[in-house]
Amino acid sequence: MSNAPTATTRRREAQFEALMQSAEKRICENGVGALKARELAADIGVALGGLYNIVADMDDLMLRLAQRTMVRLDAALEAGAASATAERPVEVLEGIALAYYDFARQNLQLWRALFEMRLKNPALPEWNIQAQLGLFRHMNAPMTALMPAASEAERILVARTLFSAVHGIVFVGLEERLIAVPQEALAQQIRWLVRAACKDLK
Amino acid sequence: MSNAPTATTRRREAQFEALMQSAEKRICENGVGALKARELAADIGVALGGLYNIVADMDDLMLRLAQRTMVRLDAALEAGAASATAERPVEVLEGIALAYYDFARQNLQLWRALFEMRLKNPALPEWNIQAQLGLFRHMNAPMTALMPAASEAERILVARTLFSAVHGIVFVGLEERLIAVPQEALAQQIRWLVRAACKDLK
DNA sequence: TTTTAATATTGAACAATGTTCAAATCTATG
DNA sequence: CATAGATTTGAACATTGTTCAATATTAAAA
Repeated sequence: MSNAPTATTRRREAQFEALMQSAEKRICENGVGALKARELAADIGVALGGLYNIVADMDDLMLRLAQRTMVRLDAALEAGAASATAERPVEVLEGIALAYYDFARQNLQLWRALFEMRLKNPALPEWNIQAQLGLFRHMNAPMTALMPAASEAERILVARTLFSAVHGIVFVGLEERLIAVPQEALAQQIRWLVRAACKDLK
Repeated sequence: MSNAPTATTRRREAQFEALMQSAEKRICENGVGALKARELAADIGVALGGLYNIVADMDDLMLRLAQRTMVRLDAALEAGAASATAERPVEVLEGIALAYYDFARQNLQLWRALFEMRLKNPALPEWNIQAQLGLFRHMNAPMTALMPAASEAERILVARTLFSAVHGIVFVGLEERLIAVPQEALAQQIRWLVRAACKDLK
């Protein structure tokens, strides 16, 4: 059972990658609503029906795109966490929060797609849920440093609260349907909130 | 120019009200994605094309639904603000935040529709933007009490940040696609965040 | 009341979209 | 190189929102 990659499977992988890139390009240009089966098929030189050999359906396509985005987001958060020394956990959390903001800003449409995708079947596959929950991992160390006496459950709860709060500020702040808050002011507000929350933890 | 309401306009108003109620019922039962032109038309006993005499299109329908929801939300926030005396601005803000959470929980699908509606034309009409911004008005008094020395611009910025943070906690917390946080724990977290943020304002 | 011009309503037709599947084509193996 | 199996195709279908010419209704004028 050597399982050497046959020509067909290699092409299939190339098709998948091309599909992802084409989809990402279209999302970046026109938002997640701009994903059209026919256009994507044309982009990658495949018949309409051929899409369904590469992904199960549009839900599947969007979930896989979300997965890719989350992998990149995860790396961005990791870098953000590394921007401060572990001896200063508040600064680490600040770094994570600002990295989140920065990622959202620089990948606005892909980031929005994470929340805007409307799936026919609302139940998320396990691998997607795990990826979402995995994003919290960067907060483990600083949270433990900040709340040494707390139980793990409590730390997770607070981490989630903090992350959600920052997400809310970013989400509303980047909503261009409303009057926009200046970029630097937004970063300032995020820093303030993280610091204020952490101050209170002690 | 007495402008007595003619039979036609009275029926038109009744149709509009029936349409809104039918749409709200369907959203509550199956989410905003469950709004179908044909089903709504059937609900209110009108031909398919007749819908377009009552609302301009589906975007218009959803924006008007959002408007109704925001009016109710506004009342809920007002009541929440009134749950504490003005002498204790932090408690007033807490009351507003908890009222927001409560409204979202009790009107889950209608509240979600505010964010999930995907409009063909993403530009919001002025009356809708004004309604959104108007929701912040309940924070004016307590914010002024908490930041007497700050400029109005600064107060508005902080109010928005606080509101966004609370929104984020509620939004993520009610996302049933992930592991849910127990209701009481969520309320507790909201209270904590509001208090921590306010503590830092002094 | 009757007539009639304006108005409102209808529903068939259209356009855009995701999805399916029988037929055509291609691929890998004996 | 022949052929069984896998892959690809694209026409057909189902579901949507939207339009508009034809029909029916309403309200003003006679």
